[in-house]
Amino acid sequence: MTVSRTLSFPHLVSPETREKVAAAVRATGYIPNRLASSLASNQTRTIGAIIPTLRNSIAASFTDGLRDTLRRNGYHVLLGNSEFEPEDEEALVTEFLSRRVDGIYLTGSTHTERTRQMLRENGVPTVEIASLPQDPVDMAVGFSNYDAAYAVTRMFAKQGYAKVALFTTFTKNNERQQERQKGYWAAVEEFGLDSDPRLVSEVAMDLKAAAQNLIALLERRPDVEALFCTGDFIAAGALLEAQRRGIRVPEDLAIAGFDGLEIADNLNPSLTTVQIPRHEIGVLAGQMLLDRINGLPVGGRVVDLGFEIICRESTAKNLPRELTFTSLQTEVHE
Amino acid sequence: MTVSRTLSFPHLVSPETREKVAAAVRATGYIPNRLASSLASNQTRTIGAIIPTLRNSIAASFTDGLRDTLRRNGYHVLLGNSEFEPEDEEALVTEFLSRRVDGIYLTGSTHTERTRQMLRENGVPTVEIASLPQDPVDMAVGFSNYDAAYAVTRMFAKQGYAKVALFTTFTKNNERQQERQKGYWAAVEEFGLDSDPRLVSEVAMDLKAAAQNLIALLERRPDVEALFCTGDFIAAGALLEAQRRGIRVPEDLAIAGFDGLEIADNLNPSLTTVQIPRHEIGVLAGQMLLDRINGLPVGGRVVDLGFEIICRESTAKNLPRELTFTSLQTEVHE
DNA sequence: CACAAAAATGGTACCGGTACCATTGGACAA
DNA sequence: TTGTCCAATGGTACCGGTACCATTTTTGTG
Repeated sequence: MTVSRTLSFPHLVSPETREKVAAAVRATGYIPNRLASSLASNQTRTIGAIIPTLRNSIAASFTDGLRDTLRRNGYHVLLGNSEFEPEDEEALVTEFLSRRVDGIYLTGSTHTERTRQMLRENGVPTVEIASLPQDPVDMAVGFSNYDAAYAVTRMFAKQGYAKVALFTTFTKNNERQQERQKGYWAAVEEFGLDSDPRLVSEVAMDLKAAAQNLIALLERRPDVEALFCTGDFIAAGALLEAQRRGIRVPEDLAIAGFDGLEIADNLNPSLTTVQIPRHEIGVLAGQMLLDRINGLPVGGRVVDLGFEIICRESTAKNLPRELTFTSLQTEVHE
Repeated sequence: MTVSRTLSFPHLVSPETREKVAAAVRATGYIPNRLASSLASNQTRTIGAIIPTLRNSIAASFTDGLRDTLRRNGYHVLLGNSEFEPEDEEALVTEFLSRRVDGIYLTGSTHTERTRQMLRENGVPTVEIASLPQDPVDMAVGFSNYDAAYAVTRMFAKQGYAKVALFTTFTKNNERQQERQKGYWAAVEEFGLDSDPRLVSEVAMDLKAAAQNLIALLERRPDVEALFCTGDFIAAGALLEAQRRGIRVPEDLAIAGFDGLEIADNLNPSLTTVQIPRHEIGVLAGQMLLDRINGLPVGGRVVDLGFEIICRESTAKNLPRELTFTSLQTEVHE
């Protein structure tokens, strides 16, 4: 009736009627039922976002940008975490689809075959972030994990380090970490670094695990010169353990991290890291989803937002700052 | 028709029919529409959760427990962040109510009057966490911020410190921080500590701000002996700045934090802090919501899950460990 | 074999909105 | 005065499920 119109298109209704409706709404404490509205109008103004975990703030800072963009446009975010399990992700996608979200945001590009199929058949706008998938489900915005890890390892090589260790977090179901490891190996090979597999290990994403791993590494290879951690928390854990053991950073052991978290800049010594444009990725992902929802032809697009190596004290050694290898680029692969 | 029944109550349907339906579902890629389902059945199996911010992982670790409990019972979480603005919170509550969530989870007990009114009139099960409100909207589970801050300050007093500074995060719209500040002042008064207001300041919740604040504090009061920060990030920032300036902790300046984050245990020196049972609070909050939803009479209940002071190196000084004042309690106020 | 009880299936009226069309009543121009 | 057009309002058929009752089929038992 007229009430619905008053609430949705007030300009089509006379001021008196508008006032009467407003009064009734106030009097009864009426709250429109968005379920009914969504059912009838076939749009929920909701985006389903799946991130691996909420336990660290890194995935969260991606979604922060997403949230900003969406809220500004009257959209909401339904958040789910997959705990790095593609099956859990699949269940969440099913759940989101059954709630008829208008768009889906996925972290990374490792999904089950059924997930990809469901998403494609359903035709719901989808964006994958933090990777540059060969075969995106729909759209993607991220950066090259391979290039970033390669660049850090290369930086170590150019600084004269020959024995560079690598700590990654679990690579299972995580193509970002896999790519970083590949980038490391590529640089190790290219620059003739020590390719002892005992220099490489997988660590849980927490400070304590990183500390213990450093101890183990030092037992295996006491002669290690540099350590690249594909996560700032890992790097922080290792750095703090080095501090406890009186290992001087970077004189005895250079350390670099990955992510560009706040803590990297505040540790002593401050931590060299790879800065990821997390907020920008979230914002752009949101914008791309909105564009697709509004019928703009942006499907199949993969956007590279680049990264930047920030050199700090933990890898200074005796090389000038000019040798920082930054690579912040914005590229669109159609 | 029979299809609906097959999907909801398969045991009421013959195996052949069940198989036929399953085949059709597979063939068409049918995904049930939960909007329609919720509209008709009047339940969404969704809890709306509002947290201040996702930027740090602390609120997230509360909701982790919530999520665990809910998922186990087939419920989902709709997450919103208020950025410490009661008006934003109100808008989110309205949004959640219009989506007919089955329950609402709020952080803290600072809400607009309209929020309280909406929630109460609507009668939706609601739980407030991290505080022990005098007048809960419905249910609450948390701990006494006042007691915890009082206990830490008392600990400093008993250890012989007379000049104890306080860094809180912004107290505006945040009764938790306000309570902690009150607890501090109460202990200052009771134990005759230096009550110079210049010992107290508000800091943004980040490492850099904390570092700068420490510098300012040392200029105002170079004779300060101990520093209590009502957040581990603040404490970490101060501790790292102290490290940079060659200030020995705890010999020159003792530092205590609040929250019991992972980083507290890994800094050098390790940080004394107040451990909050975050996960347990989330789990219990979820359980209470489920109980209310299922008609169990748990309304109006406020549960105190206590806290625990964990003494570490940053406040060791020359007092024995026995003087740690822990207070982990579980109390129910009807 | 007859009949009652139980199991399986089908029919229909909602849930609370939106979309779209129909109707009413002025205002204004010819 | 009459016709046209537009603003404002009202009516109705959905959206895709669930709840509940009615009907049909199967099973069990004396």
